[in-house]
Amino acid sequence: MSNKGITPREKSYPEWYLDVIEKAELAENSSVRGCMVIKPYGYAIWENIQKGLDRMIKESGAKNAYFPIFIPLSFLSREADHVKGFAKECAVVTHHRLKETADGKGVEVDPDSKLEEELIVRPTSETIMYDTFSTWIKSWRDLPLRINQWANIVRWEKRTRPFLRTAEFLWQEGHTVHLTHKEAQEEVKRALGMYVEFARQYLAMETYYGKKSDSEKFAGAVNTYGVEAMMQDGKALQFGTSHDLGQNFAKVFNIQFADKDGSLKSPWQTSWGVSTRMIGALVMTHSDDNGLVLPPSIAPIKVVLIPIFKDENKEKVLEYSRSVQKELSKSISNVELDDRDFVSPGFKFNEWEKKGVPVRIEIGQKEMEEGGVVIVRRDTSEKVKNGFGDLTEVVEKTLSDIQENLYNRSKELLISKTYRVEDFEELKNTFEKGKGFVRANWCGDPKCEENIKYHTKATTRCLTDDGVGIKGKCVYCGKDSSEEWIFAKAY
RNA sequence: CGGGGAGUAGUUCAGUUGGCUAGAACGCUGCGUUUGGGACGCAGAGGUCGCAGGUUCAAGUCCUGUCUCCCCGACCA
Repeated sequence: MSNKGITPREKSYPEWYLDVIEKAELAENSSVRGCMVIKPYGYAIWENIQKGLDRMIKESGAKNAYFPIFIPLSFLSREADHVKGFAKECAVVTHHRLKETADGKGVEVDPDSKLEEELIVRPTSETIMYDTFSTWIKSWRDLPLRINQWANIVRWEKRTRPFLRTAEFLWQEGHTVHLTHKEAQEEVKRALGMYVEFARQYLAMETYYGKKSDSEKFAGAVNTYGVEAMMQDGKALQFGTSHDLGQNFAKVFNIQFADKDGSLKSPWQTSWGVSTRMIGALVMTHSDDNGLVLPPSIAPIKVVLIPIFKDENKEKVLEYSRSVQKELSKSISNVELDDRDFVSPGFKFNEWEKKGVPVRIEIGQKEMEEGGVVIVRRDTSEKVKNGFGDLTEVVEKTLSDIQENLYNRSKELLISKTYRVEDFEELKNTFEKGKGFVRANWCGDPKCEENIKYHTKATTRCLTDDGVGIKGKCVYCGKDSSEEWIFAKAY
């Protein structure tokens, strides 16, 4: 799989890439810096992701809510590490009014409308939510509290990249409050596991997941856990995080509850989220040179019917195609019939391939006469002839085969490009030769981590559960270590 | 904020040492022929050459200023 032009580093994107999502370019030479327009087809993918994930989130007992997009500046500065982490990438609202310019040709900010306290556009919602939580939580009976929010957030990154790091993005952020640290820690793991399962079942992706190093952890958290996927070029893409916030935020936002014994205590908190970055992960994981390849469980269109006709048999072929569509639609959602008569079948094949539709069904004179159809799989390009009788069954089976095959491919890639290394020379060689993930012991000293990053551009991704307790020598300094970490170059 | 590059049609770009009415491909519109892997022919629409000054008989082309975008780094999901 050569996978040309799929990485966002490429100067020009393949045309199909932009069918899904495109850079926001507005009139008059201006652009909304680093922002994206998500086109209808891309948004339909996001909606499917939302649907699946939202169900899992609600199963955990969380309820959806919505908090303001604006956060008073003073809120952000309460948690020292948190403000340090986000201070450099905040959009700030300082005024609330415009006025006509002197020449009457436009508008400018009215200096008289300066806000008494600046508002920042949320880069994440911990502070604005937790301030409110402090009024909601009075007693041990109010816990645990589980709130989820689907929202847009803004991070003024120095450098943005389509899909993977946009200035504004959509996400889901879960925030929970618990009686004990143990319960919060369990919640952190549960959320992490939810993302891993979601990736497997819906995105058809296998991942590594586990604790992040101190240098990679969320600003304000005690511990951060992450889900790391491997792209086809061997680089890592973190697409979900789950944070153990300890009592850090509870203390500065005065969240306190009266425990059973009557004493006032600070609760323990978690937060976790995934973003539209997942769409990027999907694109980069499954696509090939012919375009997008979508797992059936999140594909906006699961099956597309392509009637092949000439003027003289157009109505007959269309009629037959409609009957097939009707039959399939009884048990399969989103079966599309492309009955356009102004583009050629070849054009249609190509177009739907670019969009990543999992199953294509071709129906022409031959199929009508033989009473069957031709089924073509997007993932393998395999063509199968099929009679009409058991069509639904065959298509359903094909869809689930595709889902499974894509997952297996992803898993094989992850395993085959993960290398165990013993020393620094080997680590350097591995990253120089081919990209991929490396498992290596690390002593936990941030200096070793930094040196490794400096020399190889690879960073620690996470400490998986099965990496704990593996004895060895630190890959950089050689000291004894009992933790095997995943290292990779990351997006 | 550093280092590169680029602004000409909807898009990607060409435009020589300044010189006639500013071009191509794709896309778009119309008509006809086509239609089993991105069809073809003919006709047509589409431009303040990023913006502002300057040099010149003459500027897309030269000079000055300015704005914007893209790529590479530092920062980050």
